[in-house]
Amino acid sequence: MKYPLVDFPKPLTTVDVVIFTVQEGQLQVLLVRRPDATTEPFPNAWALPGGFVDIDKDASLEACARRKLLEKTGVKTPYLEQLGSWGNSTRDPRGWAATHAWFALLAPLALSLNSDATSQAAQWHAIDERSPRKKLAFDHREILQAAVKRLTSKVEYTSLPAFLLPEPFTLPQLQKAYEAVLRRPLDKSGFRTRALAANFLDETGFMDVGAPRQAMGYQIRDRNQVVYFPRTFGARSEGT
Amino acid sequence: MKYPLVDFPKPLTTVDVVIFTVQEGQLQVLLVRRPDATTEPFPNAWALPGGFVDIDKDASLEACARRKLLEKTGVKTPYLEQLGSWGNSTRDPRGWAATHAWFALLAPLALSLNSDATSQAAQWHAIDERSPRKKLAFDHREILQAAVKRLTSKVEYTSLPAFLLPEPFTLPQLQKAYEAVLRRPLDKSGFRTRALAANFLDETGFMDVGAPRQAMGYQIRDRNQVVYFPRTFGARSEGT
DNA sequence: GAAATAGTGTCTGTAAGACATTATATT
DNA sequence: AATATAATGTCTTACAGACACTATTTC
Repeated sequence: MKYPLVDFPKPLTTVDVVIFTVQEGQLQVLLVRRPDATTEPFPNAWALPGGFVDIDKDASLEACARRKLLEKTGVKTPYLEQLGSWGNSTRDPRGWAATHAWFALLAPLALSLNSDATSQAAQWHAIDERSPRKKLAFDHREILQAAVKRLTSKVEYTSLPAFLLPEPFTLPQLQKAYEAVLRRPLDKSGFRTRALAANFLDETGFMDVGAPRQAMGYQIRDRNQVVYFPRTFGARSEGT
Repeated sequence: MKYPLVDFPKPLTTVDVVIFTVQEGQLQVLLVRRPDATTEPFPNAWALPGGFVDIDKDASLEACARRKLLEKTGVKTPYLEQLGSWGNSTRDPRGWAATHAWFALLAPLALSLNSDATSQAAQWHAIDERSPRKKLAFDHREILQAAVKRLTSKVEYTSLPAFLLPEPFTLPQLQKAYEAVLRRPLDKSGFRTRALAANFLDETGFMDVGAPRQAMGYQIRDRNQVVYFPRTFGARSEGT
């Protein structure tokens, strides 16, 4: 090695992923149970999926986040965005720790979640009121709140909720996804004009969704691109 | 200690700060020179101010960022926001490294920058075209680009540029700060209506700025709050 | 009073909000 | 035919863009 070893004490480095979906008209987040061992902090508590960065397995932080995601959900290419980092001397009893938090948007999973043997029990939890009721391990409650805030804020002016639905979906379904995240009803006419004008959907033909009348099915035109609307819903200036 | 020691290899953890100001009608960023020693990576190259997290000195990532900022500029309470993190096995020749990047907005500094003995030479660099010409150490060019993008994007619909000016300032001065960041002229009438309607400024009385006519001076009403405008300038939907 | 800068007024265009209406399917 | 849902139309409102205009100071 060309450079002298850096051998002073280093913080612990972890990655956590806030995984959202919409199911039964509600925004849901995936949580896992901490192992039930007294050698581990927060035994048995609910926590965000995540863990230490493995400098041998993980080429990058994003790769690490995708690995956690794949382990828990089996999904390879969801919407994935960096949320921020939380690091201080007190959040982990094992020492100075910094976590890199990401958030992911997924269509509801058909498969069973706890299928793989290596993973702890994973379960969807509805986001009620302004945050989940439960106490979470570490500072995960704060991270989850930040994720919900970021998501709600971006949903006001982006196409993000489309990533929460299985394709193809109808405009009424998409509107319900927006309403689930925003926790308020939207006007149908305005919503449709706006969604279609934004030009991020492709028609897939009429679908029968068990409704009295058939509706047009749509899919996302480019899953690598989020569309920004010219204005925010409600035009109530809000914080990011 | 209650828990078994975590003693597998850990990534290096650093913090970098992208410090912006507006001077001479241009957006500027503060860069430092890497030490001129072959035992250090990127000797003599320009880099963002930053360095290793010191788990004894720094209570948190933000505290670490503020420490770096204070060391380089002497400024204690600028606008400071988390930008994101960059971590992989290749960005630092010394090993797997993750940096937590922040960006700060400052009024131009009257004081000399390189005053303290412990710090390397620091210097303002204009941001030209879409990024600085110079090669920077590590992946700092990418981080700087992300910071510029984030700043420009937010300036379209927030009061951020007010933090780049010394108080009190006039509306024409504030408009020039917006124009410097956005690199395009704005309409005076629209700008004024919008800035005043956003209600984040307090009048401080008329000022003589060497212009033929006096102008009203303003200061930021609440330096802890950024105001979001109801629409974006230009209404051209842009990425974040 | 000429020049330069500060500040105002007016008209237009775009897109969202509210709400009424039409269209198509099932029972 | 009644009903539930999909889709469209109309009117209003909010606010930015363009551009012309007035006001105040220095020379």
